[in-house]
Amino acid sequence: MEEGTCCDGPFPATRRVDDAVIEAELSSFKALANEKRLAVVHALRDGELCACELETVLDAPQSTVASHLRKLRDAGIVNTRKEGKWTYYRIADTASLQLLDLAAALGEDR
Amino acid sequence: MEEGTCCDGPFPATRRVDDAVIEAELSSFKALANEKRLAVVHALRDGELCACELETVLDAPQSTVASHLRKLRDAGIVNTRKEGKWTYYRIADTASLQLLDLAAALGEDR
DNA sequence: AAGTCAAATCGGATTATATCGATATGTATG
DNA sequence: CATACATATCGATATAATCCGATTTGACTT
Repeated sequence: MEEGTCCDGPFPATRRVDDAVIEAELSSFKALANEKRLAVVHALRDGELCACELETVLDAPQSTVASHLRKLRDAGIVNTRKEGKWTYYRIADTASLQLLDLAAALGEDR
Repeated sequence: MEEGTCCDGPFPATRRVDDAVIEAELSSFKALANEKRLAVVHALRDGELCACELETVLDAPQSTVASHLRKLRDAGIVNTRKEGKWTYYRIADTASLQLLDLAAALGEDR
C-alpha cells in the first residue's frame, strides 16, 4: 500500500530555522532548566532579596548560590542593585514570570 | 553606616516554594534547553513532519535524532501518529509555541 | 590599616547530557 | 518468508553542567 521512500526528495527549505532566534531562546531556557535557579526566580516573585537571603532559600553553600545567580544574571533573567556590602537581586522582566507559568501549565499533567 | 548582619534573623517561611510546581516547570525547560530540540519544535510550527524529515532538518544521525524526539515526547512537547512505517511528529500544545516566543523576546537583547 | 562581613571567582571532582555506531523492532512489499 | 526501509533502543565515549572548598575582591567599621 505504501509506495516510494519517505526522504528521497529534497526537504523544503522553507522549514529551515533562524539560528539567531534559537540562540536567544536557548539562553533563556538553559538559564531556567535548573531546580535551584527556578527556586530563585520563584523566591523573587514577591520582590527583591539579597544574595545571602537566597542562600537560605536554596539551602546551599555560598559559592554554589553565587554561581547560579551569575547564570541568571548573564541570561538577563535577574538584575542586581548594590547597597553597601549587600547585593540585591530582582526579576529583570515580568516576561520571565509568564514563562514560568506557561511552563508549569505545560508540565503539570503527565 | 551599615549596622547588624544581613542574615542573622530567620528567613520568612512565606517565601518557600512549591516543589511540585518547580518540578513541572523543570521538565518543560529541560526539554527545551537544547539547540537541536528547539530546532525540531520550530520545524513543527507549520505542521507535522515524519522522523526522517526531521533528520534532514537537524542534519544529524538517525539515532541522535531519535533520542531527541523521545525526550520531547517524554516531556509532552510533541505527540506522535503512526502511519504505516512512518512516525509523524507534531506539537502537542500550542502553549509550547507561546513559550518559545516569550523566551526569544527575553533572550534577544543582550 | 587591620578586621569583618558579603559576595564573586577559581579549580577540580562529581554528576548529568549528548552523540552516534551497532543492533533490535516493527511494518510493508516482493 | 526474505528483504527493505523507518525508527527505536542499547552501550560506550565525549562533552557539558553542577557542586563546593578555598581564595579573592570590595565595602564598610573601628
